[in-house]
Amino acid sequence: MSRADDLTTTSYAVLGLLALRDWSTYELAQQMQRSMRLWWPRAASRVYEEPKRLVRLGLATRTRERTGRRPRTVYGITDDGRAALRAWLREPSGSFRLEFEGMLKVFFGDQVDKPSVLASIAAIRDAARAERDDGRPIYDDFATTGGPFPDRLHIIALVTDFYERFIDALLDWADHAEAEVASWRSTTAAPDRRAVFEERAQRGVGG
Amino acid sequence: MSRADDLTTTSYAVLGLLALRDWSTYELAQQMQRSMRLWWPRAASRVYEEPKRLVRLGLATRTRERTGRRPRTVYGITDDGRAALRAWLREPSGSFRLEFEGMLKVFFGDQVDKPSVLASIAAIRDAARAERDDGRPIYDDFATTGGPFPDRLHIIALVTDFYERFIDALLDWADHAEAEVASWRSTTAAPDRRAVFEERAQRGVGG
DNA sequence: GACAGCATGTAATGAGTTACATGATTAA
DNA sequence: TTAATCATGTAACTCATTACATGCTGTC
Repeated sequence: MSRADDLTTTSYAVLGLLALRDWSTYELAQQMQRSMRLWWPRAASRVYEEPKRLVRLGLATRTRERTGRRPRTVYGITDDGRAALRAWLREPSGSFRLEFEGMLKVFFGDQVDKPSVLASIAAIRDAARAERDDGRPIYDDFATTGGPFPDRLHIIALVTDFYERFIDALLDWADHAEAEVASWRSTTAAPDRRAVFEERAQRGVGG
Repeated sequence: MSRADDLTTTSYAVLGLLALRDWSTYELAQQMQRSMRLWWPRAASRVYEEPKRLVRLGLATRTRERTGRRPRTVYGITDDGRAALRAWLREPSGSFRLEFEGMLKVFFGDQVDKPSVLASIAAIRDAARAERDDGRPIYDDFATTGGPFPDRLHIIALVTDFYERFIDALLDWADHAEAEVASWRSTTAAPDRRAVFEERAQRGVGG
């Protein structure tokens, strides 16, 4: 059984959307962007490829239409597709992965001067704010029209609540970090911070 | 100029470590895991490849040694390498990217029953706790010995502070989400949550 | 009737992961 | 002396991104 027959998380993301309704590929790509960009970001071209595999495996159906001379493909889910999705959803997985270039630049901040580090922190704040602002029109849509899936608003509130906390954590951190770095004499000469880790080493015990 | 000559963020991550001291490839991979896994996770094999490119571009030096009959490669940084690193560090970038399979499962929670959603939330909490616990021995090392780079503790405190906030946000969210889902009659029949978005639509205005 | 933007895709290429292989070292 | 683990690396493969191509639609 070749690896190409396995489904990836992205496959399930697409399959999940298909469980809600039929979509053209373009719509799928748009909706992935709109609803999942925050915790499962994928380029549109990837979303164009994924349904082909689902069809090959009998998990999705494909309907070819045309707009004038242009082809257009609409996908739907099959019963097997629903079953596969449910099986996946029933296997809990909490795995997450953060890629944070901005933090990397802060991490190597002692290789460069204070203004540069402060600029990196400011860039992180800006990115967090931009992210939050991007969400506003969508929230507005939910609030006024209920959005495309009003029956799902309780779930959507749940996951966006996490993202709000994430953004808040970023913004709070940026404020704290800025004040901290501003107080340093230089990026290589700063107050001793060992005590911080003593405290954390205690707190870290799980249970 | 071919694309293969450009440096990726991972290249700079490795270059940043080389700025601190010389490392064998194995040590590099270990250290990437230890210090950057949280915000720039990369497989060891990738770390084995990256320095080759740096050497090709004159940013790193390579020393071949042997342990018995085994080859062993030690890398160091060049002046050009330091310059390239500094130039990169001076370009602020706040970009981040989260991949969160667990949240995806919550997002499609209405396709499955309550216990499954609660299990997904619990898995997220477990993952967050495990992450926090993994950090404890390292914090302990910082607190007692100062770690391998005691002069960098002020910076390390800064970036780990963010991660603490991130983990806390996850754990707080998990508590909230669990209570919320538990209160639902089912994953498809739940209280109206539109008011939540009205409030957020206001709050979201950046500035 | 030209231009901008929306809609629909493919191609080229690389970054990254998993799996594998095998030498050295240490503990039982 | 075997087994386990540490150390060092390569190969195969695919996920994913960027760049490109081109048709359709509305508007000025």
